[in-house]
Amino acid sequence: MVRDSRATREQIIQAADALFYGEGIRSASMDAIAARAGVTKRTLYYHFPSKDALIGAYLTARDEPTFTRQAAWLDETKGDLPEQILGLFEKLARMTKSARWKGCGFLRAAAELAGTPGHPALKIASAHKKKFEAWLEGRIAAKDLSEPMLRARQVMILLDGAVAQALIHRDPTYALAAGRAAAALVTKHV
Amino acid sequence: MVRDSRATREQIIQAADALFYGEGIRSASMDAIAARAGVTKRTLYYHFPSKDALIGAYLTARDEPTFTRQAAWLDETKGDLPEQILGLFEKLARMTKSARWKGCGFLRAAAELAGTPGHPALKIASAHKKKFEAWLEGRIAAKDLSEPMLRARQVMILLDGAVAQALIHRDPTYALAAGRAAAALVTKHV
DNA sequence: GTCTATAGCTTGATAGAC
DNA sequence: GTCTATCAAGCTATAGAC
Repeated sequence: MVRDSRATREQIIQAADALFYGEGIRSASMDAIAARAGVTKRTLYYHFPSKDALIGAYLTARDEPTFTRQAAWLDETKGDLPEQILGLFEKLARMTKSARWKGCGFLRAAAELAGTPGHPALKIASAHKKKFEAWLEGRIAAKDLSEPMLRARQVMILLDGAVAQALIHRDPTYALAAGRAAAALVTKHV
Repeated sequence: MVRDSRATREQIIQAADALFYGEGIRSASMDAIAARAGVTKRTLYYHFPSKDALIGAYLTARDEPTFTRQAAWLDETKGDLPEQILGLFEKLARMTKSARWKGCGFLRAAAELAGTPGHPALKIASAHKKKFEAWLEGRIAAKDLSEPMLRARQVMILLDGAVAQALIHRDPTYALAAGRAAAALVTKHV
């Protein structure tokens, strides 16, 4: 029986996401991904020519949902921009408390693939971060703050720094400390 | 001929450092480490009972040199604390320009080992970061700034955030943007 | 497009001699 | 303490049937 190819592909990516994110890219084997997706390895390799290609597809699939979720974290917080930034980091703090949370998939991929500089997944990770940075810049520029590009970068640095520290220490209060610094960065000093 | 056991151990750790840091922990094999150290695998396993033990030894060996280097980056910069913090991040920015630079070994280890929560290497990474954070807190407290613990944390978040962004984008200017934010955090607002 | 089966290699770790 | 030799399991990727 010939199943819907798109559905199969989707199942594979979902399985890859669970294992790449949960165990790490190198630790997750193509065998395990195929088993979890409920297909054979032959089918897996029919849809993705190599593990590297699957890594790229994994991050590409993560791009939009991650962006949307984080943007919502800010937009759903009431108040002016500083309060919204605080809300963003508070929601990050809550997230880091979960045992299933294991940091940012893009950052962890970049960390794992640092040894292979040209890897396509690194470009996807970079583009993903740039996209959110540009979105932040828009929000900051709309408030007529000076140097919106610099401020957006600094907020991004605090965001990934908070993720990194939370991953290392398994302590959600780092995200709150980062939030306070980020909120100050987007506050108009009269 | 029986060589100096301590020297052999040192050679192994040096080889492990080059490969774990250069290629990643999972990517570096015990075979490759033994070959680079100029010993057989049997000798490697005589000194370290498992790969996990070697990973721990790798990070333990990195702790003190990394701490000392970063402390020197700050201490060797002339001026008051904000200028010194700027100097610290400027030296980080210079470092990230090297093709051999591949981020922070502790952060990358935490990213790779996020799938195995109890791993001893994670505790070593956490202790290393805490140590530098406490050292920074001392420097900040000496300047009679309020909330030195919070400020030290925020500087640490900016530091690791800058490293993360530099690793993802391969752009040294992120470290400079982080430095400006960090300097502002340790500036007395009169 | 999906299957069974397996090639060909690398992995972490060990046995036993000296 | 270091060697040679090797294990069993795991890995990415492929062959060929249907």
